[in-house]
Amino acid sequence: MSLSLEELALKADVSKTTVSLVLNGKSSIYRISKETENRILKIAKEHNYKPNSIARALRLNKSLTIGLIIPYLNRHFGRVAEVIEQNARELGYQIIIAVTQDCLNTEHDLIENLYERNVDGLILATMMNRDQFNDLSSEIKIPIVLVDRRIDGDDIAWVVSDDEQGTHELVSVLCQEGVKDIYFVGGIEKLSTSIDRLNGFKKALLDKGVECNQSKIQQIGYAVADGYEMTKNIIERFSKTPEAIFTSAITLLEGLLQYAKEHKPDLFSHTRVITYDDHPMLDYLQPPIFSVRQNAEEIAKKSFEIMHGILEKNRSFAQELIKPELILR
Amino acid sequence: MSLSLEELALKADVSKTTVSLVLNGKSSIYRISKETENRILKIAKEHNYKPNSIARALRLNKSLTIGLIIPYLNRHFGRVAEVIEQNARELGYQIIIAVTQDCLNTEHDLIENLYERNVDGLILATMMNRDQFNDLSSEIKIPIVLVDRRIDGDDIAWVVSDDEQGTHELVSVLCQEGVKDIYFVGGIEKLSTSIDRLNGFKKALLDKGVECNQSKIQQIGYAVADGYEMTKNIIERFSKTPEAIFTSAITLLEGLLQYAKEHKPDLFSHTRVITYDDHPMLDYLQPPIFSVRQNAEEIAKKSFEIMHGILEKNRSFAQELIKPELILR
DNA sequence: ATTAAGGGCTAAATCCTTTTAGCTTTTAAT
DNA sequence: ATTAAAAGCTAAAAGGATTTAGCCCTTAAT
Repeated sequence: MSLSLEELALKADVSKTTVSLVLNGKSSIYRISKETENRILKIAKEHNYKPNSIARALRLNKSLTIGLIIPYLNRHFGRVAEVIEQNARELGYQIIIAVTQDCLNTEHDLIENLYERNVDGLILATMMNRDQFNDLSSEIKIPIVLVDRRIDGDDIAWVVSDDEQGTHELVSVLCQEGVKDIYFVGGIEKLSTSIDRLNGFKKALLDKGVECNQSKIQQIGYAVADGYEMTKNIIERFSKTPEAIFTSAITLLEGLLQYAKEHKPDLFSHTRVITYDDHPMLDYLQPPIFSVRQNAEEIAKKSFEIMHGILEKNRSFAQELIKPELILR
Repeated sequence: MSLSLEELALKADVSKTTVSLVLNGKSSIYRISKETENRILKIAKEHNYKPNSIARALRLNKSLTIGLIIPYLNRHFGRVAEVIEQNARELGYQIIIAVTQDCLNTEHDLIENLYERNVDGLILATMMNRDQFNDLSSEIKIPIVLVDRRIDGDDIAWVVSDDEQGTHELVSVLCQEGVKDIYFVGGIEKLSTSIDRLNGFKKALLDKGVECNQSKIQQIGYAVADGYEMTKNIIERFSKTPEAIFTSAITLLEGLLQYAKEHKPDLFSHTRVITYDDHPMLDYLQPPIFSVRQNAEEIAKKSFEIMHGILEKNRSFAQELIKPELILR
């Protein structure tokens, strides 16, 4: 560990107050002479002085640390986390990461935990609903920015992909081609990602005057196994092979692929498959699977930007819908 | 933020020393009466007292925080990070994450940065060589556990996949089938992952008495673009289409696939492709690509275990080779 | 010669916990 | 009745930085 302020002060033959003032750029305010200032700066540099960040955090009640709570460190959230970390680092913040595995209780514990550990703010891919979020907000007196999953409300900061628009565009591509019999393989029902994607889906069908049959919509969860299960339901429950299936996440597509491989190798000869979320490997699957690529980088960038704005430029909350990109193969 | 010790003390009508002693389970050592103890515990509970972790860290010189420095938050490292975080959390530690993008300078800066921020230890997927690591070690007075990439030396703690063994087994599968003309698409030459995988590769060939031709070995880097480049070199430089190509990371396979798609659609009809690293999507590619799956969970678990052992059970360093799994499709 | 203003710096409090050394009171022993 | 031991608790220091209030000395002004 490097020297302390006090040790520097000793070497420079001044008080630690003076050292602190100089190093914090307050020399002129406190009329420290140029000579003293230079002497202190030189000694500090020679000894590569770095203030003890813990002591600083205690005194300033500011840890320069942001908590990032996400369900998994999968491809999407991994990328989001990576970019948040880079942006944060450039501005002097560190990221403490924690994964919930999409468990609400875990999420709660983690929020409390990070809060007690004095993070300055939380970036959160939440499972909470409005009420749960309100309860939380009254307890937690640090800024929260939701990422990837939003909660309705004018006073909540969030950055999410434009799930409705993205799904609408993607599904419309098939609708344009005259496909009408499309199944929705969905995730966790109450999350905004599910709600918005389902809305986009329905809207695309309605545009073509097709009423969306409730029986074609399934929402179990976002796990690979859930995708397998829903695909199984669709294939086994209906005698007619579906014209098309939309999986609302890449994990669900994985589940579908797994089911198809095991039980329905000819699925793709009858059925078009499209998916939310992109993956480079999709380029090499036969037949090509159309997808919607979320802009993880932009989501990450904006969410830290908002957090930073709240913490340091006392801006208030903000909300951002990030446009995803259609990938037609 | 919750109450402070002092406020609790006021409410309990004792000194803050007493409160601290009681809450730290030292009542009997300091002969605090049962009555006082219970009173304090009750009040603490009522007010949901949580000690200020920053003040604690300052006093104890222990932040209960581990720095995790990795090149990317891709599938592999994302999973490693996720499992490390879960293991750490169970034992009261937090993970501060930082990504280097495989840049040595960034790695250095990050190490310094986290060290100054008083992490208790570092888990590190490093690009350093022995000398650089030694220089670092003399500066940095906290335990370091290397993950995924090792550095030779008896006194360095690391946990890595058994890259040599994994590659040896995988390549041997092709060798058993009589394939002799195998190309090596490698990563960053000086990293242990590259060295060990190349050794495994050579060994598999030698087992069959095939001398490994240096011209069949390429090592540019681990990026997708590098895989593309090396594949291009192999295809374009030699008149004969290779019997087989081994890519030593999933990103390199991606690069290969990309090149094949663009310039050599019939690659797979002449050439067997095998790869280090597994990916679920490989199940759905035609033809099947054999792979070696690293046990990210075990790597993560062991690396935190070693760190924890050093920090709390004053064990010394340890080294672990984690067996990967062959996936033949 | 006295006062005011300005220059140059610092003591001490503060943030909150942990921990050492020790104080006071009671009880037991001689 | 005195001393020793035990019981029950606490003051104060330490950890390292920031910040407020203010001290002392010189110079300029009246």
